[in-house]
Amino acid sequence: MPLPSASVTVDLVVLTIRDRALHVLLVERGVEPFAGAWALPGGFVLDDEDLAEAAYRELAEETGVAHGIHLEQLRTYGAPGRDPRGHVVTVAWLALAPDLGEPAAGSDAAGARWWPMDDVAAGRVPLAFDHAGIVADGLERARAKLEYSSLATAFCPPEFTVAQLRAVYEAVWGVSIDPRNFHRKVTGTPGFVEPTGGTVAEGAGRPARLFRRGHVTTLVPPLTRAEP
Amino acid sequence: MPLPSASVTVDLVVLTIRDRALHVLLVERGVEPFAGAWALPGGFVLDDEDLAEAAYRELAEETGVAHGIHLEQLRTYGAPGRDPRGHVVTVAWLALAPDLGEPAAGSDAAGARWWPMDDVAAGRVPLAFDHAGIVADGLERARAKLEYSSLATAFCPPEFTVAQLRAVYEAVWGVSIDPRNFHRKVTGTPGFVEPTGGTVAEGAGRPARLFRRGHVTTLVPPLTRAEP
DNA sequence: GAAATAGTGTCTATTAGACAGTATTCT
DNA sequence: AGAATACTGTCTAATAGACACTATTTC
Repeated sequence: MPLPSASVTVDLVVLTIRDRALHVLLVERGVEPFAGAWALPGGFVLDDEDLAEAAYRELAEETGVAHGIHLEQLRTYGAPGRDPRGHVVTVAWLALAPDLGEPAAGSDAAGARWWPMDDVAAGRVPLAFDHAGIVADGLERARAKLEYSSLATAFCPPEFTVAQLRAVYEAVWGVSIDPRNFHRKVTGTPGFVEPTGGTVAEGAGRPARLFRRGHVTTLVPPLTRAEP
Repeated sequence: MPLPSASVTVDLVVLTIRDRALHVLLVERGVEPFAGAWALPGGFVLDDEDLAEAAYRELAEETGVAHGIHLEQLRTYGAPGRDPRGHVVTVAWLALAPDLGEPAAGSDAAGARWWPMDDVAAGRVPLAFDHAGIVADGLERARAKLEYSSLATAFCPPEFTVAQLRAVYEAVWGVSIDPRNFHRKVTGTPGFVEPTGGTVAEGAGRPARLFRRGHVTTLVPPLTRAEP
């Protein structure tokens, strides 16, 4: 093909909530460049493969799960010199998952683990390539979309309680939210969540009703990120 | 480079408002594939060129202007077969501009013109590649971002009246907005727009005050898209 | 009973939406 | 004067935020 060419990769910002805190999935690179550093899971897009297909493939390789995980395109990065191997353009994807347990290391990775977002965002984890910026962009996207969408349910299992959903907002935004007003807002928006009829008891206290996500995906007016 | 490779292009969804209606910039393709069809302005990303740099270069080639135009990355498209020449991944950008007058045709284009968005969105203009979908995505992005951001000012010259700004919303959303409530919302949000002190008379009626965009870029609560 | 969590009710300050009314220009 | 547009003020229904209270469980 007589056209300018580059390599195209996908990289995944996979977020989940563990122990009431936001975590991001990182792999330890086993090969150069940046061997030993932590990086976003990802890899090359194969010929005749769609970008979303490549993202789902990499997601399944690292987490062992492909269904029930929210995946959306984040942004594409192609600054010259971002990869020492040459002209590499990467399409970054944002994935939001319920707590999946420990990840499986991929082929090129020495290991994989969930890192607390606080540590990563503060620069306490050395990241390869321009992945620190990609993580920051993914975090900001997630935070912004929680305000006006039902995206928070992507962090929850299929059936969840209002308290679980509230814990998502508190973990992603790093704030505390009044449980009573949150309950009223979430259950009072028709179609946002639907009661399943079941209940679940978490230790002491009145058992909570279970909900599943509804068909309404936008929240108007949005929830606002207030101070802690 | 022993890695999978593809060609990377940028394509631009350039929107403007002419005659109180939203328009999109299209070029008539002069070469195969899709010679004679209309397409988004764009081209190949050069080696050692950043994606944003390529987008600005193409924008300047088509419009003759590069400064004062809002440009943001839209989405990347890479479905197999989207380009008959081979594996071509395109990074689409959304550009919003004040009325620029007639465009200049680029090198590969037989002609360039502003098309009414109504005609393009309704499928009345034959578009090359997957560009119809890209235009639709760009339109939806623009419509959504007007709600909660000061993006509408990107369609206006540096100094504008409240009525001009309102005309942007009406053109992009295809609705009519109460001028009095709009005025109160826009001028009542501190830092959203700032009066320049000047006024301008447009035909009959009291002269309107001029504003420039302020430093506040988010609108909370957002404006809502109501019915006409 | 005490403690803990779930869920409901009430009050208030704010505001979106509707629209009457005033101000300033051109013809 | 009359028409047109810019801008301001007022009313009302809705609601976010604050928080008291009730309900249901475990220890």
